[in-house]
Amino acid sequence: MGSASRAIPLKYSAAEAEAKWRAVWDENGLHRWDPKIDRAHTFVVDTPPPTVSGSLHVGHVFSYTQTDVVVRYQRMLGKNIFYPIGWDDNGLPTERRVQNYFGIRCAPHLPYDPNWKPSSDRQDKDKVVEISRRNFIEACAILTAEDEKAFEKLWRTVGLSVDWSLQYATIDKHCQRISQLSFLDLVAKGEVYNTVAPTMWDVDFRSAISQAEVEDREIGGHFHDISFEVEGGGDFTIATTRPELLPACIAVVAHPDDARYQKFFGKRAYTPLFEAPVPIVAAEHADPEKGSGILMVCTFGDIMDVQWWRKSGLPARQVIGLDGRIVAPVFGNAPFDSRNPARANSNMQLLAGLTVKQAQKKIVELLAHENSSADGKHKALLADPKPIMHPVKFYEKGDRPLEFIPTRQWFQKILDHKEALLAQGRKVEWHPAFMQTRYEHWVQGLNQDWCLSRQRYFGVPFPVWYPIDKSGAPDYGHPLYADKAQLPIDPLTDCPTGYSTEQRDKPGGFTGDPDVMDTWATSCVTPQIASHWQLDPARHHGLFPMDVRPQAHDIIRTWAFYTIVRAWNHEGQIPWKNALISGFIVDKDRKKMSKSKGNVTTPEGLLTEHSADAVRYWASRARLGVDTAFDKKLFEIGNKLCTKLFNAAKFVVGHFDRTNLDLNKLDLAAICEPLDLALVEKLRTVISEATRNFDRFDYAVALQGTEDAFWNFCDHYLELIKVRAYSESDSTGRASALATLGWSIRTFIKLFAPVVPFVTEEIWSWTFAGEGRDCSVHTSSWPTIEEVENVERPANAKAFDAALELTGKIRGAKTAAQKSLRWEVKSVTATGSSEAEEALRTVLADVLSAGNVVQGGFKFVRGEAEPGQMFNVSVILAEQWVAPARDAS
RNA sequence: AGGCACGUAGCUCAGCUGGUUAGAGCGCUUGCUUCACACGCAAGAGGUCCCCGGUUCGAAUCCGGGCGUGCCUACCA
Repeated sequence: MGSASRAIPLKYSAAEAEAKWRAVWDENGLHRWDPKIDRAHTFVVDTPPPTVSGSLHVGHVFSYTQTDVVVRYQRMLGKNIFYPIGWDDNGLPTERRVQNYFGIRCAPHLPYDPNWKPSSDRQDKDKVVEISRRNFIEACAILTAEDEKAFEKLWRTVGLSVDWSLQYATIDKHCQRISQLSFLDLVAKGEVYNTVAPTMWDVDFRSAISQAEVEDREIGGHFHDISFEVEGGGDFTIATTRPELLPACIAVVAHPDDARYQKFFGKRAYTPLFEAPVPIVAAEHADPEKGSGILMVCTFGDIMDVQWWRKSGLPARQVIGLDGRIVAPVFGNAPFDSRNPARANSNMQLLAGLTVKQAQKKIVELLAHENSSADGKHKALLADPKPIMHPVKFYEKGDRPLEFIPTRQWFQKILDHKEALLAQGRKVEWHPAFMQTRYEHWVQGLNQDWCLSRQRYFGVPFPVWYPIDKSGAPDYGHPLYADKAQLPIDPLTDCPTGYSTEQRDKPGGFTGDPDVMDTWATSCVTPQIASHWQLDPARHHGLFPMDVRPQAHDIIRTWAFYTIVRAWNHEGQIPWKNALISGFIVDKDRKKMSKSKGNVTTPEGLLTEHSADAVRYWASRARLGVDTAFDKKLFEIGNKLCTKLFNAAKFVVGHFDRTNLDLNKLDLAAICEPLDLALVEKLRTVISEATRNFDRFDYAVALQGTEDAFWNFCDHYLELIKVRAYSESDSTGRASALATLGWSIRTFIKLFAPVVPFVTEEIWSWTFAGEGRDCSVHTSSWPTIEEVENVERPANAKAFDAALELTGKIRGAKTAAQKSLRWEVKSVTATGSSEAEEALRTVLADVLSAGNVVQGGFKFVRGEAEPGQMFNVSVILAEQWVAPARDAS
């Protein structure tokens, strides 16, 4: 390549270069996966599908970039890269966004209107329009498609080297098919069941949710001291935060060793206001230290109630409806016993229809005004409620506390398999390793099977129908499952085999399961979705188990966990060999960035303000698993690095063009000067370390080592060899310098390519670009020390350090005298050991020419140097400015 | 309440399989327009390595106990 063909801009323009290379990469299909290459030579990524219904977060840019850096390294190793991208578009977040965006709500009973179109700029958007289920799903699809385009644009801007032909969306037909196949496989293996059970329920979304989606929130509440009358005389006081559950009380329990209550065990108590007889029972979970040591078991206040109720065999008394309002059961009929049904029912009527919060207020009034018993001797509410702050369980996306409500749900067996799942987790390599502990703790702490079903619309339906018996009741005990070949199906529009459409919802006919799956029930099969499990066995086995799963630590309990569960269910395997757990971006006060705190920088803003390379540099500086403070200065540093790379490369190219040498035909055999040999030796270490660290997914450490070496190369090596490189007379020395320069800059460009792919590609295009894989730096081969195996080792290991030390001291003298670094030096006297003299000998000419020391101006004296120094140096500068000679030789 | 991590220069972070005088970048101070780069270069100031014990010839590093921060989990009558 001659100099004429090069058009190197004076300054590097990131915006221009990045736009150019993005387009070129797309055209060349540089990031395409090749299905013909075997597993051993393929690097497979289980890319997280971001939730498109929210805006992306700088944390996403941060962690996705980290993955891309790892991938780009693997690509340079020559691996075939399988790097898909998905969009998580089903689920509650999408429904909520669609409702607000279009001002609509799903009303499943309405018929489909084929002419209805959603509109985001309706005048009367605050007036909610009810639409059919199918129209609602269509609206969801329209908005998510728009969101996905915006996401794709962002990922392209940041330069993710994903294969855009491997795109999927969790709501698309393919994902539905895999999710349903996965479900049917669980059916075949007896791993799922449907049953009516008390399940955590969000009263606003009106859906069941799973343990993994629960979070605690510290909220205000009140302790109420309520007196219960004991059958046959006596009383006790219960302290409760949930007096509205009084009608749902089925028992009271105290610890078996609690002397205060032992006398009551076996007797019955009467609930205030309702006078329902409830057994007084000993139970281990009652803590004598807490409250009054005796507590109500209600159906259902919390998970303890549920667990105790299961063991007790007592009937449930459900008083909270699916909408979070109090229902009015009739006392006097089982299971709502009462000594005084008339009084119980009149009290119940006062509560009926109220929300939990309203009911609590009402019942406190009633308790305050009424006596607990018919004889009037017992006050029910013993004191004013005492305010407390206590943690309460919420759906992570919900606004009101969760209730336990018995509903029919699909569950996947988890509790039976804890040991196996722990073992699977141990087979995965977690990066950083301590993240495995989080997985272990989560699995050990699980107390419920996975509730798979959600009473929502925009999601993957269960491929299930139920027969309807003669009386018109669905027979949930004998579900009709879809054939695998039929998938994907929607049981609300498709028919089970052997039935016809007219039989839908008719006695003797069938009914479709109305629920959709938990969004994680789709996300957890992303490896199978990408590998086409059960659809294309060859492809599946060519990709599975995958190499890496990148994700954040907050979803170890959901995404990582469920993915491990399903891979084990289906094939007894781990889904991936490595879990790369990224840290969070936190603000200056080390708080997690979140919209509600108003401390969010948007990714779009980030990428208009800074170049993609600068953003990528920022992300690459942070190690896996380490939360990092958002610091704008890192972008500046990244920018500087790019500029420096550009300029250093320009410098090297200049020398090759001037001497008519070809960068693509480096003559490494010409490297013979001791300083050059020393540099090559330094870079051998840099290459080995970077490779070792990249192999361990320690891209940040690799970057740090490369960066340090590069700035040293620029500040010291380039200065030291300048005179020799420009020399007209020392052709051997010049050839050695140029070959070293060419190889070094090529090495640096490659080492930096995964982190700053745009500027390195730009440089590559006018330096080393060639045919085949060498058309792009990103498919060129990762540097190895074998490239320079024929370059001899430096004779003196300390030569480089000696050169740096003497150079530094000459520079220091000039700086101290406030003179230019080009200022002429009359004499330099170095004092040191013979060892130091020997180290310096071979590189002395380079040092003296770089320091502009006059001919014959150097003297070495044997003697003692300061501790930690190779030599002491005294420098005498010229009295006047003398222009330096161009050719020092 | 338990677990996991973190606490090093004004800031962001390395170092932590124990070993001369604890590092980098940014910021700050002082110089230098130098033939790749002033988005540069050189030099400089700046640290009770959170605290208290212990092990050791020697501790930022290992052990014990605190304190502080973040996250996860549990309890939550």
